[in-house]
Amino acid sequence: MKNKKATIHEIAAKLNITASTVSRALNNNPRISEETKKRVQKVAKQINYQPNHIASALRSGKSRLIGVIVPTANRNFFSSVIRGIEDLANVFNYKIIISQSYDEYEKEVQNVEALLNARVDGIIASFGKETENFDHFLKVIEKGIPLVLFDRTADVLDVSHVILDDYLGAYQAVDHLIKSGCRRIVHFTNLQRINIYTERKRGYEDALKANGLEVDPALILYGSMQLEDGRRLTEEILEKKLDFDGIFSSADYAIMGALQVLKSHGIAVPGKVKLVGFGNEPFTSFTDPTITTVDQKSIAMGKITAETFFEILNSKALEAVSKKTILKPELIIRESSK
Amino acid sequence: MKNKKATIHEIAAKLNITASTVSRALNNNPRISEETKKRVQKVAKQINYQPNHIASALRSGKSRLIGVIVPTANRNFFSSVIRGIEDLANVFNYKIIISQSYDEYEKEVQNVEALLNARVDGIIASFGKETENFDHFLKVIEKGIPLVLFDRTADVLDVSHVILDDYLGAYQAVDHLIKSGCRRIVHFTNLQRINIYTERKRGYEDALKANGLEVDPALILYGSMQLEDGRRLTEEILEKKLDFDGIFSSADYAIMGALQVLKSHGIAVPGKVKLVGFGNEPFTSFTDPTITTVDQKSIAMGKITAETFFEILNSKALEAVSKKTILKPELIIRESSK
DNA sequence: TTTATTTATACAATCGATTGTACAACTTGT
DNA sequence: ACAAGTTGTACAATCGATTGTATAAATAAA
Repeated sequence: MKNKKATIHEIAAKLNITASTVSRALNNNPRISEETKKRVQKVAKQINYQPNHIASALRSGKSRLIGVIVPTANRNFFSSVIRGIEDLANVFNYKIIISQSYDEYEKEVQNVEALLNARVDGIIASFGKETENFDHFLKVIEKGIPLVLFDRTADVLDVSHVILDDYLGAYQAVDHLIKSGCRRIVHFTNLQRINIYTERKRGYEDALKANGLEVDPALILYGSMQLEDGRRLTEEILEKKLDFDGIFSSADYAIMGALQVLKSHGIAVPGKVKLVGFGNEPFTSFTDPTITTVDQKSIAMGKITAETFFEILNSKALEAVSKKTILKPELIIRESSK
Repeated sequence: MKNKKATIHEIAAKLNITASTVSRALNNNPRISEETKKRVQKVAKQINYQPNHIASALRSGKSRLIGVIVPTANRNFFSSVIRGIEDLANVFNYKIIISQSYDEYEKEVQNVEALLNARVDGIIASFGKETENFDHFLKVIEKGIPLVLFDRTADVLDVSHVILDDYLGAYQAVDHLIKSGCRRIVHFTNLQRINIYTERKRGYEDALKANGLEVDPALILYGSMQLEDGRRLTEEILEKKLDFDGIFSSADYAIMGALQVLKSHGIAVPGKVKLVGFGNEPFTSFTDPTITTVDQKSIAMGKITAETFFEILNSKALEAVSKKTILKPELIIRESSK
């Protein structure tokens, strides 16, 4: 196994030139003659030379690694965004390191730390639900390391980000319900005050007002937006005999819970109650009835997030130009609101 | 910004000792006195020292990075496995680099190459659908880099792997259908001959035989197992007026397509036709009727894959001990087969 | 022909941590 | 009190590539 090595010194030795020349030849530096470049490349192939990224990273200070922090990788939305990021990273010859925060603040802080230690060239992140203090990200910014946030962000941080127009998505959803005949629309929203949920709530309220309907606090219910929460909240309003003819939920899982409970109580959907969710989870088109929902453009979000990231990375000159992109959501109308 | 530095030399200078002593102190080397260790740690904290993993990786040859190759990150099964891997990697202070092959052979080869260049300490992978040549992985093995495969593997490669007992899963599924009264069971399987699908087909056939039923080739249909394939195949058998009372599909998406078509034709499920899928995709519990399916133990698979990986990593002594784990699937019985 | 100028390559330091070996200062045994 | 053994640090090479500067050779300008 003499192929243990294969460094630029190997190549240099074989050609009786120096390692620096080899390095420049491989990097297509104009200071090296075409002939030498060709000879170097030939030998490189011959001995199956593979550049050592670690050595390169140490000297050049560029690791060609992007750290990506998400609450969890096994949720459709996040894994789709990751896919979008990886797609573009690929093009630029970058690799992505995934870390999950599990929505825990401590983990998120540790992840940032770890990624910084790994000397990533930049970080792309979406906050966990507990995150209300942003010192760990401020540290990233202070170090001059490119940072781009997506979906779950904070206004107090002046950082480039890509988010969905949650307000608009909710507005359209509720407007659609009203146009379909609903007058008393229940809203499921998150307990924790995260930007995306407060925006959706605002969209809900404004759509009501714009249509001359009043906002009844009794119709706004809080939970953590899982399937179980949807079930529980729905059972609650049925027990209370609350008068309602539509539900707009901030999350698809919760609306699914509502659908299950309504069906089990023999309440017709969309006959008696119309439903709209948020997220366009894959299952929403498989239920009976299929569920109207708001698409979050996850792949596009990943793509644009990565684009924004590389723009920053490639323009250290005009630094600190934070670019905010707001994506238009798309209302996917299905049976549950017909 | 004098905090630009913060290296072991910084610490060494402040304490009037050498960098090597600092390095050993930080690594808790017994050659260093407790007192010195304490002083070093104190200064380290003071100047906010963060070890440079790159430098460490270059010198020690360990990058503390694991390369993970999956066909696509945004499929529930794979993202769950990734989550399982990340969970354990975290414990061992390792980071994972994700690469997607998009089921393309060329991409997969490139990904292996890129991960090797990034000097990962090992690779965890699941083949793409096109992969029939394994030279790229043989190269990994030859280099002595730990490799663990999961789910989609190849028998010809003598490598550690973690797979599901697809045969058993299929057998149980079909046996369950028969016990529920089915006599003519259609089987949807994949066009390409990938280990997991051929195993499932074998399980289907054996379950029929074991129950004294014959295997009718006319009942075995091929497609690429997407929703559309399920719809198409179901339309086909209905048109042919094929006599059948059950369908066992190698993938949940295809069985979902079947359910849609059957419902639209007014054929009662499970009354007239009983269905069983494979994969336990999240949506299978949300459909009407809910779908009986085989759970693939994705999180466990990720966890065990990572465990196997670290076992190999930490035992270079007794190298080349390939460990094969076969997980027992779990039949999740729901309404579609009652 | 001689002095500039360009071209191609060599030299050597460097990135930051790790690690084998050397060595000084103490301890211990006899 | 002296050889032998411990203990705690220092020294210096190293991992493999990058990069600023120096230098030799070749070409152009004077």
